[in-house]
Amino acid sequence: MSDPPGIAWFVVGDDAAAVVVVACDAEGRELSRERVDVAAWPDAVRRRAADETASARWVWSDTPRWDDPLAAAGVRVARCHDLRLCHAILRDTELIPEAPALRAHTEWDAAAPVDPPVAQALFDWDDGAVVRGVPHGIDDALAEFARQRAAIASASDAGRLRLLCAAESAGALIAVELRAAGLPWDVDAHERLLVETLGSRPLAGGRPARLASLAEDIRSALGDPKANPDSPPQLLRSLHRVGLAVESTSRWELREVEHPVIAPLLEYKKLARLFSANGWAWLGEWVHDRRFRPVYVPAGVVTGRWASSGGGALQIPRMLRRAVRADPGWLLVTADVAQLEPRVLAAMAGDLQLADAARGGDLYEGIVDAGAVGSRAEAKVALLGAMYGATTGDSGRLLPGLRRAYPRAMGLVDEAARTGERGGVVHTWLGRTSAPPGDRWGVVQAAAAEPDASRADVDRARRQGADRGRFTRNFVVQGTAAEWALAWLGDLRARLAAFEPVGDDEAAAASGILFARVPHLAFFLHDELIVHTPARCAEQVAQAVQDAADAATRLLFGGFPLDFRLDVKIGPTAEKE
DNA sequence: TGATTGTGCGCG
DNA sequence: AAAGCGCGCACAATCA
Repeated sequence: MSDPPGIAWFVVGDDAAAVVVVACDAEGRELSRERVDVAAWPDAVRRRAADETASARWVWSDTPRWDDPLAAAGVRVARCHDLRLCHAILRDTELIPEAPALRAHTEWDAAAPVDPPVAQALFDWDDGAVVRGVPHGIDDALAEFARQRAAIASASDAGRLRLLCAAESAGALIAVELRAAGLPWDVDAHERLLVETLGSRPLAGGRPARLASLAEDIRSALGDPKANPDSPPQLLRSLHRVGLAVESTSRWELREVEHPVIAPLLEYKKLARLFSANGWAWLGEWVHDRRFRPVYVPAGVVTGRWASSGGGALQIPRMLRRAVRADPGWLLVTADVAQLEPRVLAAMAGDLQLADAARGGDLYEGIVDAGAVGSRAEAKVALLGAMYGATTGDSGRLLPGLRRAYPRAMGLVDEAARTGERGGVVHTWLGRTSAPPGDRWGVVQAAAAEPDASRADVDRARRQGADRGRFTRNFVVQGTAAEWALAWLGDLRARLAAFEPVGDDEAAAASGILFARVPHLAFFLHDELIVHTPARCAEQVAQAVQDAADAATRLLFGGFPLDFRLDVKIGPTAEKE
């Protein structure tokens, strides 16, 4: 069937054993309705993606639930509206003065469903196998969508919330596609690295050769044949026995001590970490068919940053980057933003002096040139301290200089901290709002306000207030940086979609596999992304990455005179430096 | 025995 | 080198 003109939204949901697609105009009025078989869902989307209704936005309960089958079938939608993610934003935002009606609909409050990353489960539509938190029925979707549209319309700045919902939803699509594409992984290179650094692979349950010999060195240096470097309490006792006055076994404390055991112990800790976190077991569990496929969890962090689940995608050690390798004939375009959060702070605060410091490329050098601090290292620690709420040490000492030079930027984070200390909430540039303090917060503060409050009560309340102030201080910057990154990703996704598929491999084309012939996002981590691209497109992709960053900056901050500098590299691996 | 908590360290 | 934000994961210790 052909769709009537004027379609702005396709709202989808279940109805008995079928999927219902409801086409709506820009005001949300229903124009047409179609029922399709569950198995025909990807085809129903594919049909519409080809015609003029491709600009419409798909509205659905939860992106993985609807988009996983699309990704598997090689179908991509241009835009969506994720009701679950947008519900969370609109429910809490400060930009809507009256409590919106959707706050009563707690069935939409479900957290991101965390599925075991079992391939079959991803495509299982039976709720018996996959527990999804939110409702998926078509009537639920239509009703919630109406509530969300009303909520946005009632906002003090509807434009920002629309932008945030669009960016959040684009991120949800990208998260599904990142997993579908996977990060190209060179298993041989990884295994070579393991053997070079750890020694040969243990046969059964034991330590790799080099780790075992280091453990022996540690035991002999301690004169303790039973010392166990894997157990912090036991190790601490062993260290005490040889007269080392340390309070923990952490690296930073051990580094300060002089003793023959320290060198092998620090080396052991480093290698043991590689062995347990990214050793052979990790490789066997997480890398299949030359791809590492973590589960990305959009908005999984309170600030709106993404979290990940499985495989530790947020913590791939730098030394393993050489194992990230493009397919033959393909390249990786790796890009990260230089000093994203300080730049975001400058733009939010409208701090022209700080923006000026960023102009040369290295924002920290710019701060030195401005005379606010003496060295690049100082500039970095001072600025991080300002955004994290440091009070002591080098960072605390350098803050006054920073405050004098950049009163607007510092004023913004200081004000966010004061609001948090009072128990208030703060919001990001686009309106994502921090959750209010929990019940315990009020109890503790009230106890400290009593006339007969003890010293301990007062201290606890003050400490709690300070903790919360540091959280809200950082929330506004980290959360807005996450918004910039979403805008960057979303814009880039659209640019990559415009690339012509390369090659004429009919088998690849017919297989329907997403991304087999086009540049695609392969990794994302807060301020960094990797695109896997046919080699011949790499330069164009690098340009698209830069253009997307510029577009994101304009989208969020309009004409504010600040550019977000990228470090873009093209190569067969994702190694930095 | 299995579930929870704490430690340490990787990432931004 | 750890002060000061946000995470996930592995392992050992501890609790039930």
